[in-house]
Amino acid sequence: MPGSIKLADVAKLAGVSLGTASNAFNRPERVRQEVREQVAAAARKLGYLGPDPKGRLLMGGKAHAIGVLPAGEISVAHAINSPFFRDFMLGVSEICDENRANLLIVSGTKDRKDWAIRNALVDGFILGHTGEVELVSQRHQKVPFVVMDVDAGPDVSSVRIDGRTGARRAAEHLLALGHRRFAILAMSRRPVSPIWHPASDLSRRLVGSFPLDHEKLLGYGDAFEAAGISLDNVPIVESHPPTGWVEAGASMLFERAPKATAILAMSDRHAVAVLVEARRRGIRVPRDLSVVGFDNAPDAVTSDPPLTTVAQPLVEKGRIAARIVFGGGPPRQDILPVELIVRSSTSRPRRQS
Amino acid sequence: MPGSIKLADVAKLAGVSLGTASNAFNRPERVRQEVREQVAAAARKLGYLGPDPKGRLLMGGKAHAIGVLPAGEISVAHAINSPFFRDFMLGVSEICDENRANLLIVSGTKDRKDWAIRNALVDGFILGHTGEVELVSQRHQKVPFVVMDVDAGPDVSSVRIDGRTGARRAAEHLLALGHRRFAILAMSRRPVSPIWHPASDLSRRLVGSFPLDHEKLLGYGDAFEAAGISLDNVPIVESHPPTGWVEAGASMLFERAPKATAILAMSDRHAVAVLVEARRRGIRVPRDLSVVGFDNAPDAVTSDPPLTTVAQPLVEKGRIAARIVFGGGPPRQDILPVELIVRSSTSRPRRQS
DNA sequence: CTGAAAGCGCTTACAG
DNA sequence: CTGAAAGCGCTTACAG
Repeated sequence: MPGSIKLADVAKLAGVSLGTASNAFNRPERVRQEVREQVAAAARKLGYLGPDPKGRLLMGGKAHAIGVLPAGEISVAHAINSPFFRDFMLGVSEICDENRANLLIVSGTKDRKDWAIRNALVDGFILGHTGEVELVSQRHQKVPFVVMDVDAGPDVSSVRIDGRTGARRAAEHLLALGHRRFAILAMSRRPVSPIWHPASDLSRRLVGSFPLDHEKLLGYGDAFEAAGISLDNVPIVESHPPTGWVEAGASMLFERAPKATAILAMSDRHAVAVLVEARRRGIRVPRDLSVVGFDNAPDAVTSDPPLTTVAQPLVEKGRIAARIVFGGGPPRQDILPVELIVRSSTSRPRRQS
Repeated sequence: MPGSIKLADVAKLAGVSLGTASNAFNRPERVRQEVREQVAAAARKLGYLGPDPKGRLLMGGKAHAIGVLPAGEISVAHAINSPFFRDFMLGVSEICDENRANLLIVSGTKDRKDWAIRNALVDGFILGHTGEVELVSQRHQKVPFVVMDVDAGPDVSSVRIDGRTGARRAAEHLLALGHRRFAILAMSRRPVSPIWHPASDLSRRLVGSFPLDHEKLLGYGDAFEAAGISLDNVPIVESHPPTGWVEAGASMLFERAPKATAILAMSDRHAVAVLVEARRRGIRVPRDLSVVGFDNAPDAVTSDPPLTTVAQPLVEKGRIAARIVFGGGPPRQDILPVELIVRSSTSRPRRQS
């Protein structure tokens, strides 16, 4: 079995000690050229290709990879399939390439991620949830990390966006067009059936959402309030982005909130589901219904009609996050700007009855 | 430093030997419940969260991840951004999810991949090139693997497609429509400027291509021959898929082979580049020019016009490959079927002058 | 510049 | 069921 040659064998054949053999590979400048060549020759003869990373890892070596944990309970498959995630990963992977590191995608339910945070063989993490912060600090081997889209305090690096302002802009845009009857398709991070939050329920809380989603709700509320509308009177459906769940959410919205002339969707994925469901029902967008998305993910441009949405710098966000992980400087909290982009999914409401 | 607690500390506090403590975590059935609880209590008190995977790995433990090496010299960023790769990864990641494993994406130049094959902390590999096979068998820790899109002999598992037949179908389709003047936009796997292979050069070989690409060339040739056309008379441009390179390739094709009424592209990515370049030049597809792609990646449907292309089961291919890695059975060679899909990028040629 | 030794954190036969 | 010992493959002070 040629794979079982170890550094000790090479050392023996070369007639040097184990330590010297190790140095020949890792700190060649500490070894006389002559000896270095003996070791190299022995290694060649034995078919030894260099120190096994498993042994090296134990002494504090690098794994040459960073782990990414997409927010919420989604599978690797769903993550990769999400235009949002893909754009973000584009930025992350650019920086990985620069650092000659590989990319480990960890996804699934909370317990699986928790397991991975403690056990994954990586040099750092991009996290998607505050709860994961504690776990990563409990690791045997400390590694740098950054949390996405949530403030985790001054001691933890985070990169997020101004979701509240973005959401407010979206709602203001619809209000300016003359809309007064709204419905919200909110984000749920968990794989559960869509949840109906009827209007006028004074203490409504999204149940499967993350802080960013709450911020967006507040942002919608800010705009409504300025127009004399109470957020409490706006019906909300909360739904999970992957295919199936989100379409069900869009469908529920049409069933239970048929009077809305405009829908505020917390992601472009949600908005596209509304578009699809509207077409299925013969409702024309934007003539019969206006829809505003969030993120400006690639599908916002390719949808039919192209989405009015709130853009965030997804690729740049990935770059910044990855740089924090590789750079390892002091904790920093970045907040990235958002911007309303008007396309063709919004217009003035039709004359109301 | 709370992270430096090790199993030995837990064992001491619990008043048991190291071996018993290890068993309490890994083979609880071998430990009396009472002792098991002592160990658990000690661990809790010390804030010990389970054996460090680094130590465990050395004794043959699993990394709980598989590595994927996209074919050719592309960055992680480009890989993720490729609709082809994404569909493939969708299948791979589905099976990863089933096996509760994570996904390590290794990309870049050959030497970086070689390094990763020998050193990456994974339990198996999906490879993109025959040359990588030898490296993975040289690993200290043997792991199962599969090679994509190339026959690596009966001892190595591989998953590929019938590229020759697929390419023949593409060319036959154009011939049946009446086309006689062709040009080929071929695949290069390396980041080099487009390469011009003029017609009538008898011994043309693609220089940056993989076996599958040669197969496709042969397939085109099969169809041409049956129609009395020599492949040698068909101009070829070879170009690398990522943005920039491929557009340059398409542009070169228009410059140097302006008389072609139909273009055979070796991937949908290449075909889309032709569509874009055609529009830029005011050439209407399919009226002035027919284009056939390959793969039926997601962008084949969303392009304008939608592409006539040769479909391969990309997602299923990913599933099959991943199952081979996780399943670890005897070597097998799968060849997946292809199928011509006619959309709107092909039509009869205009009356030729 | 080189060697002998200790140790990284854990698991696994082997005795008992 | 439990313990003492050897070892996984390597690196790193520490002497010389």
